[in-house]
Amino acid sequence: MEGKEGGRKSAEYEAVVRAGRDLKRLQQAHAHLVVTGCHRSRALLTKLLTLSCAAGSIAYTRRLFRSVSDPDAFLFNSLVKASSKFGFSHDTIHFYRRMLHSRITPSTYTFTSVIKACADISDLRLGMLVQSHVFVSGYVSDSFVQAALVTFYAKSCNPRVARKVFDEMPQRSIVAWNSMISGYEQNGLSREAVEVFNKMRESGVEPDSATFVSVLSACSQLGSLHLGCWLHECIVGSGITMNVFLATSLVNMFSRCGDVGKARGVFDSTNEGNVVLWTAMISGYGMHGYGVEAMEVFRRMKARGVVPNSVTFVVVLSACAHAGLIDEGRVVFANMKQKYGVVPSVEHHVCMVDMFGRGGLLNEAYKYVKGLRPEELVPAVWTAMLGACKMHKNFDIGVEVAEHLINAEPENPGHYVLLSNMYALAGRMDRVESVRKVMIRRGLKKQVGYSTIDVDNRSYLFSMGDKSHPETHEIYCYLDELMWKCKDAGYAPVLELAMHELEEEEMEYALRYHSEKLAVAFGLMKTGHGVTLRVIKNLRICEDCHSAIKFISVVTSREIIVRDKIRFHHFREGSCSCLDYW
DNA sequence: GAGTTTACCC
Repeated sequence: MEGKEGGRKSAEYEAVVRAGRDLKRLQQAHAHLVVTGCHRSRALLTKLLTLSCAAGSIAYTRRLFRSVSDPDAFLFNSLVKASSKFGFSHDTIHFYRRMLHSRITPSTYTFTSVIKACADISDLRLGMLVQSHVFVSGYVSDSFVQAALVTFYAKSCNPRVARKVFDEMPQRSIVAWNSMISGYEQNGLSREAVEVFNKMRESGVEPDSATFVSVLSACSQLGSLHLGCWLHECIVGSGITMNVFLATSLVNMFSRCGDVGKARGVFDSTNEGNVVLWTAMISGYGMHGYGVEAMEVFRRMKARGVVPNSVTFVVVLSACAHAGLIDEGRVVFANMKQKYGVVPSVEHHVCMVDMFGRGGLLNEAYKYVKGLRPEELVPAVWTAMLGACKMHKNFDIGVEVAEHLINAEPENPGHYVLLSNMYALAGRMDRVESVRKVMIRRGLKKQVGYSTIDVDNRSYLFSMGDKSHPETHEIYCYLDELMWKCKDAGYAPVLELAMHELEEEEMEYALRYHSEKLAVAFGLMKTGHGVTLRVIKNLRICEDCHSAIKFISVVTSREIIVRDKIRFHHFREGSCSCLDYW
């Protein structure tokens, strides 16, 4: 049959292939197959199925599949592969079940795709079930399946199990290495990601573009500019072609490591940029508070014909908020809806509230919040509103908002600290005490703050009152002396009353030895004059440290850059780039 | 006949 009709089938096949990923044309091609009587050809149906998946229509794929009378292994594998590749993970699992039900033995090709689908939906139980099928089928030592399992465990938040699978691989392909590195990075284990990257190079495996993308992400998390520069040199030296993924990762890394100028350098040297690259560059300027530059890149992007997406608007609005560009922000928000048809998401709302709040338009911010639908009142919206209340010392609204915040997310200890701060600022110390009791009753503890700083190509970590560093005594003495100089210059500690009540710790001690101050003191001790300090803090910088570091930048004539949880602070000659709005 | 990894966001 195949031989006899080969000629005609080949022509039909060509017609299907020509239809490509165009759903309408695929449907026409299918109709034509029905007319010519070829609609029972499994080869043709297989091709049609994969293409309709690629065209994004899982509904049509399902309909086609139902019309196949006796699907064979190849058809099933193609279906599983295509649905998994194009993100229809639940369908992949459904097709896999149908396959087993039809008594067709899965192959390594089946398993890689099904495991990827389980990874994409982080379904741990299902993935482990599939893994048991892998054991039974005897494909445990297949390197593709193993690499897929590494990704699967990493994506289901089990990086240690991923590592176990990885360690047990007799031979590791570059994809396996990449999966392990990205797995660590995606779980926030940046140091482990860099470690595996180094092991990979020691093993003589040449990193490729995907490797660098993941390790650059890890580096961004760490905020280590030194590591980032070294990686950049590695990339240039390796002769890897600079693709848009790599360029975006580099722009992001340089921005998040505090050198937005270098980010711009990479950006300018990249010829073909898509919306993601442009968005990364705008985001870089935004997080450093360079709103004018962010808007200029945004303008150029549109002039180039690159269409902004929802994320682009988040970063543009955020840049406006952090630079006090309220009128510009309003225009952007209006255009986003009207010209670009982007439906505002909660992230956009957060930016708008933040923008009004920082700009001093507290009532407008609150009006905006009240105009949101109940399901849009996520904790982030309340947090933004609360920040505005604190900044503008409106404690009545502040207390109200903080109570909403706790109702929205009762298990987050940070919210109680904010509420407690509000009560303290409003002078309601009885309430401060009761919040503290609630926290104790619910077993909630304040997140531990820590700061890191790179000195001589090594990263040092400090936490509040930390004495684990061998030079602790020297650092504390240096810091004490430094703070005296600051006091002479006019620095007065900003006491956070609520913290005092909450922590039951000796107030001045806690304040003076905050992690960011320790990191700055250490950096000043260990580096020469003129060297810019770069400190990374896991939480938001505290008000007292912010004030102290401004004075430190004066009395030591140093530039100090601090990245906190939400943005960068550039301290220079007694002022900060955030203009005290953060 | 075919598969596993990679970028922008409060």
